[in-house]
Amino acid sequence: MRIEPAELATRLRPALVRLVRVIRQQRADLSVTLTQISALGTLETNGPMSPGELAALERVQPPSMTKVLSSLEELGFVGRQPHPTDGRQVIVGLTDAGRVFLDSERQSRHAWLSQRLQMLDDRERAALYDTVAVLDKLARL
Amino acid sequence: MRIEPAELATRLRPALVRLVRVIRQQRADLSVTLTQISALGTLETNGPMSPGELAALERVQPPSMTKVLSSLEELGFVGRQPHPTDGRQVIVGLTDAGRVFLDSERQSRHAWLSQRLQMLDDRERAALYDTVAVLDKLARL
DNA sequence: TATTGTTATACTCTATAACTATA
DNA sequence: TATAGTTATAGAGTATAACAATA
Repeated sequence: MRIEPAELATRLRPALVRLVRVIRQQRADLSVTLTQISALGTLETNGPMSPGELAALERVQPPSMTKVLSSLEELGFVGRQPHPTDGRQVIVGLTDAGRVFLDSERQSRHAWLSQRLQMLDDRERAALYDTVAVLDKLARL
Repeated sequence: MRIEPAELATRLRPALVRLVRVIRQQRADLSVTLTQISALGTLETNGPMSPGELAALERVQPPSMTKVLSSLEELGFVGRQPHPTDGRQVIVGLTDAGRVFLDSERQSRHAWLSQRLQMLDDRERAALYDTVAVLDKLARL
């Protein structure tokens, strides 16, 4: 079946908006927000990097990432090191506490989403799984 | 292939967050936001309804919808009518201007997403299309 | 007393513009 | 001059709590 981009856009956009609303609202630990968790996850996956790189990966502007990183530093979840050769740059990375937090988060707040995913059938989960890469590609194009 | 809910959650959540960031930021017409457009689209699809119903469909709390509706009324895109039998309720619906706006929006801001979708191949678009229903279900569970 | 909607308030998310320090 | 990061500022998005009107 040939899918019309315009019709797909009409259906996809509101579905994404509503689902993210629900996911953002769902927080077991009220002290840490989804935006912060997402940045921590990217640091875990990709290793230490500059704030600018992290902002690019997270699809936000650098000043937005500055704020997220300040709050994460205050929580003790990330640390900074000077860049070895470029004095303008900084390298941020997860602390041990940050790693511990991410693990615990996967057993609480994260569990909520996992539980909902368990209510889907195998076919639906497989469809979602296949689509994650497409969603990422769309955000990067 | 059996997909583990926990792993799927880990991949899906940040992908959704980042994609919605990009989509929200994309506005041809700076005067109308994605939140407003989403509410208008729901009114177009489902017809006139009470603010409470609309809030439930959009997955926001009633006070949030009150604000969205005020801004849309100021723009002239929605109108209110008293409920025929229940004096507490109000019925909100699209105006002609609201309908005209939604049409034009599909040819500007909306076009941006359609264009990105055109950069995908048929298989990827089909996967997305299949997944829209699953995303909706996840938001409603 | 319960429900619908609104007002008041506050915090998160994010951006653009301007500034500082280093290259 | 150009780049990386931060500070200043502002608006959008959303929630909870408290209130008014109607059922």
